[in-house]
Amino acid sequence: MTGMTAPHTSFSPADNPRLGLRERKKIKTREAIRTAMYALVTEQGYDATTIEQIAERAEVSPSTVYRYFPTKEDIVLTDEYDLLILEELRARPADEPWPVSLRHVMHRAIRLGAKDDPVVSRLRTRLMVEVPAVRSRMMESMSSTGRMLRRAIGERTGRDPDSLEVRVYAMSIVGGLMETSMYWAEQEHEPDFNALVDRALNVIEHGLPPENH
Amino acid sequence: MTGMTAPHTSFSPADNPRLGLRERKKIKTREAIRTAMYALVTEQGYDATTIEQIAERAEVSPSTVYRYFPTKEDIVLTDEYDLLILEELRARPADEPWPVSLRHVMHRAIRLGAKDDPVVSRLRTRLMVEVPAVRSRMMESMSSTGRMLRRAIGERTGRDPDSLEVRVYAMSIVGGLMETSMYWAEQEHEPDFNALVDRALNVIEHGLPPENH
DNA sequence: CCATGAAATGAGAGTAGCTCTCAAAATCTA
DNA sequence: TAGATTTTGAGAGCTACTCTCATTTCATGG
Repeated sequence: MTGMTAPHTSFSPADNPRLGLRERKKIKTREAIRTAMYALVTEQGYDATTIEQIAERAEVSPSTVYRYFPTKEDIVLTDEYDLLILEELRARPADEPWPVSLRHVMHRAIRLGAKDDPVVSRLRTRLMVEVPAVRSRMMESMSSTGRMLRRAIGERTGRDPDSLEVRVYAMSIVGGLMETSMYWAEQEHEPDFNALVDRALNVIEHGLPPENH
Repeated sequence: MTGMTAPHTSFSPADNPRLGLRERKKIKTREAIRTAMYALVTEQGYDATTIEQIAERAEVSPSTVYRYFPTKEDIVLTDEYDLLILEELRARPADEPWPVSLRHVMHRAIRLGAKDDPVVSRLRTRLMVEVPAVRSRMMESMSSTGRMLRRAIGERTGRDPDSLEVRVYAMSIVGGLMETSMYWAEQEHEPDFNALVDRALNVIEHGLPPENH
């Protein structure tokens, strides 16, 4: 969620030899396509990169590319955070206040994301800011993140996850956090993301702080 | 903003005879294209409707359609609310508390939107919920609505509109209100939208209310 | 009222994302 | 090793969208 870099299935293909050859090959192909795309986008930019080129460099057919990814944007934008966050939220003690849980989980997710290749991370968030189609797809995923979050809130607080209140609450969190990652990307990833998220959650919890200047 | 139905340039072409013939024709063409699209979408659904069909029914060439609207989604989704809301916000007394202003302005916007053709309104919000491409485009416009809103907040509170805090605050409002209109559409537009917006703003201002059951 | 300039339109070609189908190739299972 | 199953490649096809250029339509000053 929030559009930060995702730790997309980082099995090395060599790992997990217990997986059948078929499965291992699939993982390898997925990675090959992604890698090809990242390289081409770095070289030529997003729009100038065609599926055909990606297929060629990944040594697969264009059909195969589409079999692995529904859209071009999805090749750069995979977010496995949602499930991860949901699990982590469930793992928090049930009596912990909700905002505290959320904070913990966000920090944890960031830590996991940081393990990822930082070059790819930055490329991805940059594309999010720069390429409308990518940002758009990202935002599209907000809806599903919102659904996930409201389910979590429902479980946690015993509220109806489909009530307007819970939905609005969840979506305002998602919106705020997404803005945070765009901010982070626009600042060239220079500030500490953890600190930004804390400030963002403060605003969401308590509204705008009194002016300081 | 918030994805509710927009009062898209509702001049009847006959109006404003002081406009040159050229201008009047342009307005007429715009309306013709929109009307054609609405009709076709109602008959066949969004995806089944092609630009060529729209052009044919509107009695213009496909090129012309693209000259008037950058994308197919934009034919159904025009949002002139942003500017309107910005103006209204500026018109509120400077010493009025921000949340109060926001509430007033939202209600006013809804009232204006209600003047629009309700059939078209409903069609539009339905498409927003049902057609991914439309929803996606809608969400894309959230970014610009967010920018507008943070500028307004900046003017109003003297804060830096580009600070993380203001940005997050603005975006959480936008996210919450967008969720509200999706909720409204999903409920078949049956609840009173004003009431929903009030509940949503309550949540955004004060967080989730204590449980009631 | 007409001639000249400017703007809007139409026709058409072209690109690329995405879908679908079907046959060939690769992997799994017995 | 044979047969069943899955994955892949090739290719045709659709449509959104872009660009170019000739033609038509409107505006305006004489």
